[in-house]
Amino acid sequence: MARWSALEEVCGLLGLKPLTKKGISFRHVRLAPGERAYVTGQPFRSLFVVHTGFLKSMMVSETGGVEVVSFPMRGDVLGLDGVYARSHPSEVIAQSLCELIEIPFQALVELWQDMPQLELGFFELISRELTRQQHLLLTLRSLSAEAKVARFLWSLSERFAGIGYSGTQFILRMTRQDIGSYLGLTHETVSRVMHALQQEGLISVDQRALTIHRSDVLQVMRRLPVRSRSR
Amino acid sequence: MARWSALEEVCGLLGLKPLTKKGISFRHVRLAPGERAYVTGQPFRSLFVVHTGFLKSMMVSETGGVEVVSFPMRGDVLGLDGVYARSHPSEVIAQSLCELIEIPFQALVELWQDMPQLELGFFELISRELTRQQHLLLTLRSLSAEAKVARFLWSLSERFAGIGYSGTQFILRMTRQDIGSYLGLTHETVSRVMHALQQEGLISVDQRALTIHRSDVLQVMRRLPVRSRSR
DNA sequence: CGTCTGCTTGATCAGGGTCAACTCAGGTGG
DNA sequence: CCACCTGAGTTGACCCTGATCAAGCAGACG
Repeated sequence: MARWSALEEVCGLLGLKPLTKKGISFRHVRLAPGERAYVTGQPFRSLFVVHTGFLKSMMVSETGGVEVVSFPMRGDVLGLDGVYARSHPSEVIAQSLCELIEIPFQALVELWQDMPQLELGFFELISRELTRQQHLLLTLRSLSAEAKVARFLWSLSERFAGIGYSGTQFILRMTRQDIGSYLGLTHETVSRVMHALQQEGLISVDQRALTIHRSDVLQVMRRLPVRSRSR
Repeated sequence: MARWSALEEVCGLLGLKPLTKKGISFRHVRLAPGERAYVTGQPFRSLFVVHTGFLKSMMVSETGGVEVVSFPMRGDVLGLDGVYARSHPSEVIAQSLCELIEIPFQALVELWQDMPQLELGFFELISRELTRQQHLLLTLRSLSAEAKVARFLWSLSERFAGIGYSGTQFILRMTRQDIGSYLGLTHETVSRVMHALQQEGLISVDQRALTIHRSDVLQVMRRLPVRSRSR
């Protein structure tokens, strides 16, 4: 019933050099919208690679609120943050029908013994994740609300284009609330800014449906600071 | 002239299980205040473990400003974010006399072949870093200025205590500007908040010298949201 | 002794948060 | 089939926090 993927296919999804090993394959897991790949605090056993579908990852902040950390899609890895504590600090919810490839961590570590390149590949993967996170942190705290939203839409567009969808016309799988949480804004502000962007003719929004008319302008706007935070 | 450290000592510093291997040792690097361990864009060759001293790590944000990413001290690892691109996205500046232990990455990867536990240890290390970064991101964007500063001082205090210094009385090695950049505030606001905390009797500040009187109150305050961001 | 950088303090202002009311789409059940 | 409900999204009015601009001070150093 469940599909299986060979190591080679997984490497391809992750953007690693395609390595092959006989007899190694990984089970697919199906999630219906609203189902979770794992919940906060659950013991860490496996990593997951997104094969199909759209998800959101959430985490409780020190202030007790649940905030959105990322919106994973095809090719993204889930669960890397659980390696250290051996339990998941975040949780991941499917926003659509999803198919994940489960990679039992124990098996992965054993694989590394024979395949140093694979090991290095994963190390690079998590290092990239770290760099992205840092970048996001720096960037978000120095942008205006408008620039944040522009940046968000632009980055979504890039990601969609990267996995074979249209980069100019797509469905937002998340609520305004979720976008706000991710960007550190309220849902009212997100709504207002999207309206403003539409007025300026950069995009069209109708509920969740989005069309980008001027990605060039978005790309410039996404790096406009609030004013000049650090002189 | 230069000191060397055995693998076992490095593991100890990092909080890993102390592993021993004959003939493996790592060179110490001395930095004077203001000197850099590496600069942005420099090819990635080595990780560094802080043995002594205090540093700051900086990165240019998408908006072009240079912002503070972290304030490393004893036991922290520098350079993990360079593994992916094989060049350093950030740079690290000594704020005091520092002694770093240089770990050539190539050598480390070779070591991993023989020592799976070491490999896993480093993977956990970087995973922890990722989790921390996520946590910081979530937390900072939902705190008031006062809570941010309280959290910052409290976390400094914990870290100082963890490496054998006093947790209640210490010198701030960084400028208000740097603290502001790290927390996403202006230096004026940092200054005002510290003044306010002093008025409330929680701390004493005199320039860079800091004494914490009520760490219990700080600990509570550090989790007070701006109001109630996510209802 | 002058200069520079870091720090403090005050006055002003605006971006975006808060609160509230209303619309709209989809789902449920009588 | 329609009334009702719920959650998402929109829009407006108001206000607060923290940024901006400006000025003055103190310690470090040539």
